[in-house]
Amino acid sequence: MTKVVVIDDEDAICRALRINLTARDYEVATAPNGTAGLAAVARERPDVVILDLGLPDMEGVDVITGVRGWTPTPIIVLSAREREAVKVAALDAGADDYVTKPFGMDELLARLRAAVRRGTSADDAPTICTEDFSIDLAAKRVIRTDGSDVRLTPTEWQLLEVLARNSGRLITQRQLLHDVWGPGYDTETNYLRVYVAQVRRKLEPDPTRPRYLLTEPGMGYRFDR
Amino acid sequence: MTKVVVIDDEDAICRALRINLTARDYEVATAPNGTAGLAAVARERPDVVILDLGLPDMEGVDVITGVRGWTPTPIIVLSAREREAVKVAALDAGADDYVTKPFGMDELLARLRAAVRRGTSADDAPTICTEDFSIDLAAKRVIRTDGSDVRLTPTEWQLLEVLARNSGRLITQRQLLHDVWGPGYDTETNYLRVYVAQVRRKLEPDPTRPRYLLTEPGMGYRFDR
DNA sequence: ACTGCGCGTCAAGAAGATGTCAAGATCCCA
DNA sequence: TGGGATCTTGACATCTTCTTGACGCGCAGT
Repeated sequence: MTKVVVIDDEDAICRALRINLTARDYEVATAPNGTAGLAAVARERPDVVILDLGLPDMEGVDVITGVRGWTPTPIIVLSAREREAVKVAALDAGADDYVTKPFGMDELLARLRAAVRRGTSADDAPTICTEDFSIDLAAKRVIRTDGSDVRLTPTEWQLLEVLARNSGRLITQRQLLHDVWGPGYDTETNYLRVYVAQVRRKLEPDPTRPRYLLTEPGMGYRFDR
Repeated sequence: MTKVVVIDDEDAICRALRINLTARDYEVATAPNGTAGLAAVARERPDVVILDLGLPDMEGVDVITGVRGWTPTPIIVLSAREREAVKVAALDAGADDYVTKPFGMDELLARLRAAVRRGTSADDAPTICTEDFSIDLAAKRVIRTDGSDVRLTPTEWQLLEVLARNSGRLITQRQLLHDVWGPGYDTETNYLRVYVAQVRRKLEPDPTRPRYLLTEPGMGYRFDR
């Protein structure tokens, strides 16, 4: 299901969006200010962000850069301001679209669909196969070659997904922590050690001698099929 | 250089866009109708398309689907019509953005930049190949021509990366020490001796007679493929 | 030949990173 | 409100990498 985070301090708009989006089978989370918004994006990992400028606690542009520093998730900016300079600033900061209030709900929804389409179309390599198991990224499942399927906790899955999507490439610990746990966990390398071990125990034929989830000491990890 | 195809039957707009875009170092091609537009897109392979609805020969939506059936190139729709249904139809047909005339040139340019930015989610994957091995800078990996891959420690890798990125150029010891070990190590040339030797042992066919990591006595080192 | 210098080589201890385990804390669903 | 699953946290053993000093070699100047 497509997930949307709405960052807006006007309760009326939040509610209107929630109702409309939920009715169309989106999953919605709202946040009333920039701080909560950034936290919500980190927590929810939405497919798209709808951001009202003119929040009580932060500049809109700072929210945009805050999200962009972290993920390419599409951002649609809502604003009452018509001033061109504001639009330009928002778009150049990394926003994907800019809709002026008052807006038509149908148009917003269409722009939302366009943003989501772009965001997801780019990179789907749905299944990654190895000798011992195959990873179905779309279904979020791992199936061993003998047919049994592997039970992964959400965190374990995310970790595996990041590594598998970048199959062959070295991913630094920083980046893994960033992508799996979110910003602010950049140095908690012990999480990585614990979870890499858990995933290995579930996937590797011989967990003590990893064949797929390789450690590159001092640098990071690499998924090699 | 970024290439734009403008499909518009109004000569004034074509000219205005051509002037503004050319001045900003875009390469511009224009087409006065849908048929010529589709041909131009196929021929020019632009990074982004600007499409006016209300062309003389085709429905705007058909132009969009005509492009989309073929390439994910971003499409920005220009239109005088405010009707929401038209916007929705265009966006759902695959357009990426919709700008209503009259539009501000700065805003259009900002939206253009946003579209191009998304389109070219550039991942530079420079790989440097030699007869004996190839260095994949993106994956942080060195693979010997026989297929086996080379295990490098973080410091070894950094050293090799600096030299390989400046392939052919002489890098002074100072600079290497600075780039790999950081400021404050500018005179620890013994580190260099140790690590260059280690990398040679792992990469050179005959480590005693270096062919790739060359010493320039009294100056520094050079990577020569 | 001697000496000083820069470079290559080696190996051992120090420093740091990783693997492993298990016990609390927390979350989520019935 | 429980109970099970999941996530955090800390301690410790093990392994890798980094640092360091000693030594040999070749070359240029004396």
